[in-house]
Parts: sequence; structure tokens; C-alpha cells
Amino acid sequence: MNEMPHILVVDDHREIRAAVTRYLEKNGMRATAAQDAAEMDAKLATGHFDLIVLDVMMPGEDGLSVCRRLSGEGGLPILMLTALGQETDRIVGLEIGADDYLPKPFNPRELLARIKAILRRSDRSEPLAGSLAGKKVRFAQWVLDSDRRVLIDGNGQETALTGADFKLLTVLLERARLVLSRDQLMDLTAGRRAAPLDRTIDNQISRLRRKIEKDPMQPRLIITVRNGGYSLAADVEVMNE
Amino acid sequence: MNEMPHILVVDDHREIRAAVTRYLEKNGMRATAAQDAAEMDAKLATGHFDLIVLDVMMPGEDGLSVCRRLSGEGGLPILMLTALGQETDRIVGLEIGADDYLPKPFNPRELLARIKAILRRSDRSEPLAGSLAGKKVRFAQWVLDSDRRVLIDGNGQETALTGADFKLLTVLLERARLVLSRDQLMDLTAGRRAAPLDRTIDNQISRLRRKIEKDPMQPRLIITVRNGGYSLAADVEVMNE
DNA sequence: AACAGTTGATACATTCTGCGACAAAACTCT
DNA sequence: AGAGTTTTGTCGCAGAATGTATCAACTGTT
Repeated sequence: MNEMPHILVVDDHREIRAAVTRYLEKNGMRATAAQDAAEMDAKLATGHFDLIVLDVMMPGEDGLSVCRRLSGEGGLPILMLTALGQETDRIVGLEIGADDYLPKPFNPRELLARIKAILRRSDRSEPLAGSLAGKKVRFAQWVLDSDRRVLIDGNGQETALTGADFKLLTVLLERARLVLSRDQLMDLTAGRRAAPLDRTIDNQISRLRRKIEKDPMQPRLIITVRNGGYSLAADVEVMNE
Repeated sequence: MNEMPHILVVDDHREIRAAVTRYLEKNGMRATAAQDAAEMDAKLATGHFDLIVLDVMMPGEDGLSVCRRLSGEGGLPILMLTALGQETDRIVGLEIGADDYLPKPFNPRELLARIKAILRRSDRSEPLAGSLAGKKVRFAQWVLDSDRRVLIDGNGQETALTGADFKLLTVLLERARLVLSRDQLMDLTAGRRAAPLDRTIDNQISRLRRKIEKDPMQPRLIITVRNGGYSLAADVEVMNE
């Protein structure tokens, strides 16, 4: 997490919104407030957020409904605020997809600690996502020029990459040495879920290997992990401008 | 998450350990218990876990200390159990690196929901070779190149390893001279529990021996411990880059 | 409209792994 | 020591997973 995390606070009480946003901003975060689900949707559509603090009890669409809706689509983490003692709500919230809840009234310091705990965790899921934009990246015997989408070898020889090649390679570079399942790769490269018996990723790996491996029959860079997926076996260095 | 998640329950009260593990196992998870920090460390070294449920109050090293230690290294998610009302502990726990806490006494259904919430957002990908990822490792007459998954002998001769060979060897190298049971090996290599009469590990050991032993009929590197399992009898040295 | 390039699907070849079966070895007990 | 029992070693095979050639659909260009 390089920049300040951006938190969206959704609560119908003006005082709570104000207090929470002020406290978060005093502690190294950006905070934006919304007073109901409709306003939340508007803010979400036009900005980038790292986490939503969501009140369960709201006029209009309530927190549980919002939570169900959001956790279905995006993977935006949600921290729910519940009235004290409504254990049922809390459990249902967690089961529906909230990442945490906090009973009201709450200690702002605890809210902050919980937000950080969630961010720390979800941070992992997109470690360097998009961070390669415009950079040059060195790995194994190659340098990837991510502006031009071209690979350059030690002799200055260039190899062109297609869109799919480039996207897949970028995803692997950003997660070097991690084993990524076909599902994850499909999600990360194409944003869709792999159908059963879908060989798309295998095909793309095969094509990419033909371009980047010295000997595509004995791949050294992109390793197959049976029953696991694929893994990039190389150190990755983002080059200085 | 393809397989059942494996939860390590650390608590000094026998009844709580028993109740929690039983409940988790009834709900589609594997659960293993440890009664204190020392036993926890032993289990961690010889098994694969996805999350730790950790009691704060324990004889010996206490939960906060454990939490600080673990969150430094591994990144294994931690859910802390705290005595009711000790808000300070809870906040400190979260700040130290716990992913969540639950005050005792707790509703088992809520514990389950929280565990699932953490697993859902942490669903982490792991490096293929654990702590050896990307390293070269010398043992006996071999050097293992863990990027390329090949063994190199003194003459530079290479021996290819299949995925299962490599995973098993990696697990053994990381735990040289420890005796690992078939169950533990199954857990560490495949993340699943060995069925009764399961000869899978024996087979893999046999195949691996054929590749790494000078005389596979008289194994010197991978030792059989009757009624115990197998053990790697060699010094292991991670080589400098 | 023809074309070149790219991508996903399908089919087939190849490799890998778990399993059952049986052999061999180790251990126990008399 | 010998017979019986348990544990381990490994062979062969079938099913599953993977690699990739080929083709059809699609995109954008000329």
C-alpha cells in the first residue's frame, strides 16, 4: 500500500460520519462520506476505494442488502457497524461477505485498528497490481518495456507481445514465484471466471513460453505446478527511470 | 480454496480445544489442537495450516507474544480469543497483527463465520518451494536449483524432477533430520490427509530415491523410520546467490 | 470485401500420479 | 531358529492433468 488508503464511510448519522472521517483523516487515511446506499453507489462509481465502513441500520436499502450486493461483485472489503447486541445481524453480516463488524458505540481507536487489519490482509491480494505501468522490468535474460509491450534481450533484440501475452506476463511478473491457479490467472488477465475444462490459460501459457523460453520444451521461467497452476521462477526487478 | 482449510487451535483448556476442533470438523474444516506455544510450534513445523485460533491467556509464552512473533514471519492469519471485556488486549492484538479477535465466551457459529471471513479475504497464494523459493540448496552430493526444479551433481549432470518429486524433496530439505510421518508428509506435500492404507507417500519416496540415491536399494539420504515415517539424513546448506 | 493478426475452443499426444497388488524386509512370538 | 504378522518397497496400470497443433471466430486495417 504505497498511497494513503481511501475509506468510504456510509452512515445516515451526520455526527458519526463527521467524527469517523475526521478521525481517519487525522490518522493517515483518506476518507469520504456517504449518507445512504444511493450516495454510496455514486461515490463508488467515480472513485477508487480500498474499504467501506458500512452502517447496518439505514433508511432505504439497508446495510445487509448492500453488503450482499457488493460482496457479490467487487471484492471491496467491508467493515460493518452494528447496533450493540444484535448478534444475529453480525453473524449474518459475516456470512454474507462482510470482512468484519464493530458494535456501536465503538472506540475510534479500535475502528482504526480493525481497518488496518483488514487492509493489511487484503493488501496481499493485489501486491503490485498495475504497478508496472510505464516501467521497465528486468527478469531472467529479458527486459520488458511495458510501454511498448516489447521484450528486449541482452543483445537488444526485440520480441513483440500480443495483448494477451503481455497481460499474462505482467500478472506473473507482479506475483513472481507465487503459484497462481488457472482460475486466478483467468480472473487477473481476463476478469472472468474459468469455465470447467477451460484450456484458455494453458494455451496462453504455451504461446507465451514460445516467446520467452529459450527451450519451450523445457520451460525454465514459467513453471507448471500440477494441480496448482503456474509460477514464474525468476527474480523481478523494476528498473529506475 | 480447493481443499478443506486446516485450522490450528491453540488453547490451554482441554474442553475448549475439544469443542472447537469438533465443531470445525463438523463444518468442513480440518482442525488440529495444541495446548501451548511450544506444542503449536511443533505442529507448525510439521504441518500445513491456513489459520490459527489463538487464546491470549496461556501459561508459558502468551498469545500476544506468539502473535507478534508469527505475524512478523509467516503471515499466517490469526484469530485471537480474548477474555471478555479486555478491550485493551483486543486492540493491542489487532495492532500487533492478529486478523481478528473474538471475546470469550463465544458462539461457535460466530467463530466459524469469522474464520471463513478471514480465509475468504486471505486466500493467499504461496510460493511453490516455501522458504527455498528461488534458492540453490546443497545437500550430500547434490545441488538443487529450486527455480528450475533440477538436481545438479558434482559433474554438472542434471536430473529433472517432476512436480511431486520436487515438492517432496523441498519439504524434506526444509526439515532435514526430522522424522516426518506419512500423514505429515501428505499434509505438507499435498495439503490433504492420508487415507488409511494410503501408499501414496511410499510411492513418491520410492520414485524420489530412484533419482537421488546412488544405490536406491540401500538408501542413505532418505531413511526409513519404521512405524515413524521418513527422514532426510544430510546436512542442508542454502547457497549464497 | 479481403486480409493479417489474435484469441478461444477442440482434439489428440504425452506425462504424471495415485492406487492396488504383490514381493521383500523387519519385527514378534513361541 | 521358524512361523506368522506387520510394515515397507516397487511394479504396472488407468485416469487425470498438461502441452500444443489446428481451426474457427473475431478484430481492426487497408
